[in-house]
Amino acid sequence: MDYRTIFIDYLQKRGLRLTRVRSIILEAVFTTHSHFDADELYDLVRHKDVSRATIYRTLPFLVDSKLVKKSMFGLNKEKYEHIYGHPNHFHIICTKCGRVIEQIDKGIECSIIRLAENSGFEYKDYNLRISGICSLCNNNE
Amino acid sequence: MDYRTIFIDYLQKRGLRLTRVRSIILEAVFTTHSHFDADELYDLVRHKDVSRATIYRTLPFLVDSKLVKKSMFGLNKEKYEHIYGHPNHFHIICTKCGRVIEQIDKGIECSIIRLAENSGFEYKDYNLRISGICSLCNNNE
DNA sequence: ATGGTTGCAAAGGCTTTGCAAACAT
DNA sequence: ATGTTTGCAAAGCCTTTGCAACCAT
Repeated sequence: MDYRTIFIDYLQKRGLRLTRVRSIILEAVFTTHSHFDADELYDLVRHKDVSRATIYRTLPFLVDSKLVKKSMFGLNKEKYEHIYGHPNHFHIICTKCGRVIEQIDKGIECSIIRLAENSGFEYKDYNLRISGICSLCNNNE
Repeated sequence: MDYRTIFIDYLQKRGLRLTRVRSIILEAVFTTHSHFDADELYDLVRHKDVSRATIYRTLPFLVDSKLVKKSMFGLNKEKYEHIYGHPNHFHIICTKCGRVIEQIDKGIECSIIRLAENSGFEYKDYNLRISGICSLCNNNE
């Protein structure tokens, strides 16, 4: 299923509308291949007369519809990434240069889910961030 | 080794001083058993004439000296916890009631470290947050 | 016509910072 | 005496919100 369909469904179920502006934001989010914050997203669409306020008002809908996820690198600003069509993954971040790489590991993922359930939780999601120093930075010493 | 010693060493190496106010903050941090944000820490020490500004100025030293860690629940404010003397652990958070439980799993931890190294990173730290619904919330439906 | 949506500018919340007084060595 | 530290208030940054105009159905 297409991300547009999902978003329209999401909106309609709540009596909300797919407007020109929301479409622009949606497309921008799925065009970007990297992580972004509200301001970076704004930069992508400001030339189409989209305001910052609407960015901030739209982002929660995208998150709520599970198309986008808050990707907590928790440094300062909120960071987002589109996740629809992408398997759950985690981030390894270089604390020197800030480079972020993504990784998938089903083994770790299974352990995480099992552990949540053993702790009496109904598993929903996980966020894993690993910090380290990347090979480039380590060689440039 | 005592956390006070560590902090004093940290400060001295940088030409900084252990003042009355910094002591108060340090003790408050290690008296609290839960996670806290800057404002909650301020509430613990404000009656001893410690200002918010100094809280914000001291927290980075505590983090830098590895006594305290930013514990990204990344909801809005920065959250901290003292980690000296505690093994690395992760958090399972109930998305309904906000309850946070801590867990340790050496198996997952080893996998994480191995994975970072296989990706060419010198491993430093990890942050794992699992979201779910706790048994209490699931039974109250 | 009705009710959702938008941009703007103002307000809000958390954090940082300039400054002069106070402090530690 | 010297350089660090503090509280205060102001400023800063990111995000949210009230409002009147606008748009979709």
